Amino acid sequence: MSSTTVSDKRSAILETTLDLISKRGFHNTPMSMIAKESGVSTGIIYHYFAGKEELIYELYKEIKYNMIRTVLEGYSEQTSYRERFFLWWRQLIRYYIDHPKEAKFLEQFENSPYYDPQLQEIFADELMPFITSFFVQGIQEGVLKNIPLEIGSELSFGVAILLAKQHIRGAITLDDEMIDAATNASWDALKA
Amino acid sequence: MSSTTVSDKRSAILETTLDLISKRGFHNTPMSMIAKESGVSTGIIYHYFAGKEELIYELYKEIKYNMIRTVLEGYSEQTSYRERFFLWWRQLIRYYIDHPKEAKFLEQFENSPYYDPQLQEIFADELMPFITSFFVQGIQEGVLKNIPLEIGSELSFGVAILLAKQHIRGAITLDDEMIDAATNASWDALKA
DNA sequence: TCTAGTAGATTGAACGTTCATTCTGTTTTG
DNA sequence: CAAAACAGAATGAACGTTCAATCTACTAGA
Repeated sequence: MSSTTVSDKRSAILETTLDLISKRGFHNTPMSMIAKESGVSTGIIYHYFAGKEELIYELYKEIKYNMIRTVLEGYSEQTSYRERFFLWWRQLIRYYIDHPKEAKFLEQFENSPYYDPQLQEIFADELMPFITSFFVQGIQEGVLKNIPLEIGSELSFGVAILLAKQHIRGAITLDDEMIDAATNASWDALKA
Repeated sequence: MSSTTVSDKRSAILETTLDLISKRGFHNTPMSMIAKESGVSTGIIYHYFAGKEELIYELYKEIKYNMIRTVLEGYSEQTSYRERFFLWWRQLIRYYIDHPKEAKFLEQFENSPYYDPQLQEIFADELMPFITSFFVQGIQEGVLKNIPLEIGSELSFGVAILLAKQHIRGAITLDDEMIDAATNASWDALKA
């Protein structure tokens, strides 16, 4: 009875950690609270994770990989450049809106001491090649302005994330109409 | 000799706090460290500030007011709308680039539990009227797209701050040429 | 000018709490 | 029965805060 899989407790711990940290922040969620909320003992957390730092690090990796996978979903070289831009933009903003807890966690983590430059590179290597080739291709085709990649990236994906954050914060409500307006304006910034 | 003013220690404490927190983060800068680095005793901090929370809050207020004042400097209704946009953009990005410590502190603070919505409003009331009337005016004159204020704000000032952060992080180097390219692209996003 | 008085500034050791981590023992599983 | 999973009390370090004592500068009275 109650044949729990090996990873059951581990997943529960990770999930609870996401819940608590997204609500209360890093230094306001002690291990004891994670344990209680997960319905496990404090000791068992250290069976699955080397410590708090690694627990948070693991959670970050899981969320980040999942986000990248989701955003890249449905991407196809078949459609027009503009359509691909719109699709990507929408996928990104959708992920954040549909995953507010993950969004808050990512935001916190990436502005914390946990987030060393080395770690940053790992995920940059995961996503940047896509972004780079996407922009380079647009410039070569003459569809995009010839501006540095980093500027283009902030004007498109950067803005998408900013707006999603505002939405989560409750400052604005991003309905389809607003998303469309934003995407179009963002496209105007980049188009040649 | 060495006639210290009343506010000498207070200022020293605030300055040290900015130094340490911008480098090490909130929960990695104990009061004891602030005291040692400031050349004062731990006790005296509590003579000038009610506690760590208020110390950080005071520092935030000081920096934020100073930033708003700097950014609004030189603003004039005399010049053309486009020029005012460019000036504002440049002032904002300059502030962040010239004040990396303050930028890091603000970034951390505004993503922390210290930053309650109530506090957010105080400063929104300080800056938002300007931003609002600026955008409304542009839309009425037919110079700007008729898009929600919040979207326009992120596409302009939001992007400026994002780029400044990248600059501080060392990911890019914002020379005048790049700032110009970014400002122009940002303008294209907003212009009718 | 000297002295006693006083208010505020300053110190740093001590306190109490919180928290991550460890340890010891128990239960479950294969 | 051996090994892994698990519980929860115990540990010890870190940290924010307090407080009694000391120092400094200034005031007022003689």
